[in-house]
Amino acid sequence: MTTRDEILRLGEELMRTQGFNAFSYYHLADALKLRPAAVHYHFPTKDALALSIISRSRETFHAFAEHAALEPDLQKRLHQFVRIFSENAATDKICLMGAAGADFYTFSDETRTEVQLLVREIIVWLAALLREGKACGVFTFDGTPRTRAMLIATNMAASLHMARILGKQEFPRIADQLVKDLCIPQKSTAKRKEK
Amino acid sequence: MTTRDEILRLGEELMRTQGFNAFSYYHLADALKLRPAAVHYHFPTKDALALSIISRSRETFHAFAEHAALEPDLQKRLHQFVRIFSENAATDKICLMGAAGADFYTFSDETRTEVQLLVREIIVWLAALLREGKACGVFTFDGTPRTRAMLIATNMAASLHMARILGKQEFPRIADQLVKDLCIPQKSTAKRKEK
DNA sequence: AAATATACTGACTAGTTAGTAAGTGGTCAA
DNA sequence: TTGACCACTTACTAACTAGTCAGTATATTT
Repeated sequence: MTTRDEILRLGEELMRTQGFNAFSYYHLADALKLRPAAVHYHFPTKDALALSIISRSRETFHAFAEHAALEPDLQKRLHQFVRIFSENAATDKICLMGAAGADFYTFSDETRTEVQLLVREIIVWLAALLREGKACGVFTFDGTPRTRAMLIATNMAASLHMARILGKQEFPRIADQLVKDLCIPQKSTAKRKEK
Repeated sequence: MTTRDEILRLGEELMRTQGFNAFSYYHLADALKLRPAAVHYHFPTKDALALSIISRSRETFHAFAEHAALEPDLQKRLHQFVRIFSENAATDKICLMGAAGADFYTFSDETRTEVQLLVREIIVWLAALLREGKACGVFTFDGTPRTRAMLIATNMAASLHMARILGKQEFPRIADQLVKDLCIPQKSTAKRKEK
């Protein structure tokens, strides 16, 4: 792993645990056993760092989407999406939507646009999943797939806040109900459970 | 309005627009035409300020709850709750749950506990509304009232992030669908619309 | 009239912040 | 072997940070 990547990784972690304005170049440098100037070498300004963190997160999501496309079962695909958030809840992190949304007005226009792209891509992906799932009878919901995608995304994002504030046990409660609301029980192709 | 109240009001506004770690005592003092030491006179430490902001917000919510109790129509009561968030969306603010959730790990234990109390009170109030509404046939939902309250609260909180990132038009879309999901259409006591 | 409390200001400090500029050691290609 | 590039370090600055302390003007009480 290159120094640049380590800075991005740690920067994202700090952004999603303490907030973008709660850590400094010194914190990054110290944790990575570098001088602050080395961090400036890779990211001249803090906003450039924010931009790269968001952009890297977009790439991570693209990779997730590519991997998820291999899963033919749409309910399982939804579960893969939920699992991303569930992992964050376990480590007390909020998602980048939540973190960047809170710090939004401290970013440059360029960085805000990158945040917008990230969120749009997530919503578009989720809406497509919901549309397809509804068409083939695995999901049920009212309203447009896009609005439903917004409802689910907002549930997931703020559930991470709730998990921090009220306790980790809140996340699975919210996530399980969300999935129940959406999924039409499927006839198992495996042996049926005894009644 | 006393200086103390003005500091609290501005502090909360800055916390909910830029984040708690993005403003300083100097910013507060400058905007209120005071010296930073005057702010320290009212709130010795920044964490004490955070604590008072949250605590004041709890009182505001208690006042809301008291006022809302006068409304016998439970659907209207839900609308009153949603309207709080809709006003924030209009002014690009996130709610205190969202803001305090993001900055959570930069607060003292005492302040975190106050955040916890605020969120718990909101959830308890909302769960009671849902329970009552379900019992008298105006709301419909699966799962426990508390879990449903969590789903609604997370929708509301993160919708404010979405309104910032993707545009204000997102908020009413999300809120309207949320209300539609929940509310059983009531027979109007007024003259029925022509079909 | 004297003492006390309130709500500040002025002047300060020690530490932190993002950001710069000049230099250094290593690698690699021509 | 020279020169260019990379990934830094050292040394620095100017501005800002939370927080302190010793005053001071103005009421209010005794």
